[in-house]
Amino acid sequence: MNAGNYIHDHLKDVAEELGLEWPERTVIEPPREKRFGDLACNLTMLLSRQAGQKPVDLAQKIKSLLEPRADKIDRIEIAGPGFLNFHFKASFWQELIPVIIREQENFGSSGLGKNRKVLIEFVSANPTGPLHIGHGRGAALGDSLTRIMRFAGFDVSTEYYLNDAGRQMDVLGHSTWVRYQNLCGRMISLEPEHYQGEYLKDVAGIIFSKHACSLLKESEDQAMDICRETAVQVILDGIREDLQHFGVEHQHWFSEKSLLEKQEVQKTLGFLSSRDLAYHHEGALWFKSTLFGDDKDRVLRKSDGSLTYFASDIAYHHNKYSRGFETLVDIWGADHHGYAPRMKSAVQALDRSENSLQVILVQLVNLLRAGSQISMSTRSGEFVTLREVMDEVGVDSCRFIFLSRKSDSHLDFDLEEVKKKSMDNPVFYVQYAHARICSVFAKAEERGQLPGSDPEALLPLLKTPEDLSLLKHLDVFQDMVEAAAKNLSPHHISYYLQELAGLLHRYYTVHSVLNAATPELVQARMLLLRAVARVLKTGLNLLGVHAPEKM
RNA sequence: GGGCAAUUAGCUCAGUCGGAUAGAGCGCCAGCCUCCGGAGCUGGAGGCCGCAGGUUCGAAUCCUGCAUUGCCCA
Repeated sequence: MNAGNYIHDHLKDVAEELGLEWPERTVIEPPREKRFGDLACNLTMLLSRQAGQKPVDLAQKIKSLLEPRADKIDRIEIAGPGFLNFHFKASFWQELIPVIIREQENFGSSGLGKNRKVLIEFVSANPTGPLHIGHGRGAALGDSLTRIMRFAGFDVSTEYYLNDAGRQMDVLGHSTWVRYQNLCGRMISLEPEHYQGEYLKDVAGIIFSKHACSLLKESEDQAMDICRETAVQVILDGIREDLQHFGVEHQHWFSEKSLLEKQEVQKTLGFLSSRDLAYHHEGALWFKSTLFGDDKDRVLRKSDGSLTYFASDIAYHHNKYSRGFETLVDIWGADHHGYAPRMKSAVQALDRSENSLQVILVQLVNLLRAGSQISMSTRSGEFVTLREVMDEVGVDSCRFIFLSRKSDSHLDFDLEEVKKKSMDNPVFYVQYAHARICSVFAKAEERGQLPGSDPEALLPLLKTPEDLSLLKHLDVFQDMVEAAAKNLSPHHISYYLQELAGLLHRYYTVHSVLNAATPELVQARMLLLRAVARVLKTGLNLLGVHAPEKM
């Protein structure tokens, strides 16, 4: 049990004995300043009114009840307006090491999620071109969040929604058809609404190598079908490869077309109509999203009979729920934010709570090189692909930068800065800490300084301020994982790791491990380093970043 | 015109149920290599937390208005 939980449980018992109700807003956390103890709690200020006592008097009472029974606590102080400041005994922190060594890669995991089924849908880029850096940000976020939530006890599945139906596919087919005809010597040009990217020339080349110019003899419809199908397949293969290279794997690829083929969209529209949540107006079918807080009703089927993307999306979410998922996490580009209210409306129309759908909006990435902006436009085909960025700066750097920011903040991504192996990209700082520890162990093995057999007896030797700082920080790892899972915010892990790495580097500079004064001290410090390396590796893994043994 | 988000050190950013003297990295200045990896460590300077009100024991954090920027919708 970590320090926060230890305090929490004891305080709760005492509050109960005093007949006081535990306030949800209670905070137990390490205070900013060390002199305020290892952990501080604001309980008395929150209970003051309820207890009819001044915070300080209440604190005194709680302290006297707590001290005799909480034997891990060295002392409790009352400070400021009534904070309870807790100082733990060194032995409490030292006992963490055997726990970490015993639990190994499971240290930090928890049952927070109670095995609830969650579906995280992310990337879901239209198969009309290669992934760009903005997709990479969503991919890193979705993948890391998956790892974190699984570690925190959620039953997470991942999915890529494929918009393989609708007008954009026709445009793609048409654009490819033009490129193909060019190869066959027909001098026609792309229309402005076509996809202009060079990659469609490659697709045309593939079709050409298979069919030569025989498609010119087919009907245009048939030729275009082949162009479209080939383009989707080639582009999709590229997307899959890029994601794999980026360390991201979706468990399911869900096709929009399959929804239409199975009449699921029609069924969902029927469901909404039967609930009186849809109506006809001016030849179109409308969804009454205003009933659920949207600012206007939305079209499901246009007057020409075609279905809107929104209709498919509702059916898709209906399908997700019917597969038993309690919580749906959708990760979208921020340019789709206007879509969130209507999707939330739709979810409620399907008899689910508004909060069962969590939409994470990922802000666009501003790509720079040495301070100057690189312009990006998908349609014009002028963009840097995710693949190019990965190849230039490396996957670990790329992911770590993405995961070191809140998802909803704008991100400047400077290729030159990210490449620097310095604190401009903190991934190296964290990885270096891990490699450093591994290096110490390699050296120890060389010298025959093998780990001792009785760790329990060695632990009391870990008592310097640097020892205790490291131990205390290891102790909050599980809290960080849970916070990241609850808030859908992997960046908490990134910041945690930077701090842990910093403590390790400081420790390394102040204390010699292998040249320590006694063999016992060498053994004790190796135990500590083993625990630190374990947590660094686990944490990096939650971000999908490697923990190298050498750099 | 309406909506969503952002605004914290020169730069890039943390600070997520309101908590004690607001943090980190980069950059700048000054130091640390007889020693396990210097991709490291130590210290310093640098702030009206966009502006103005409000809520309370207490506000970067919550509420209202305004300004600026980005995006979405007509």
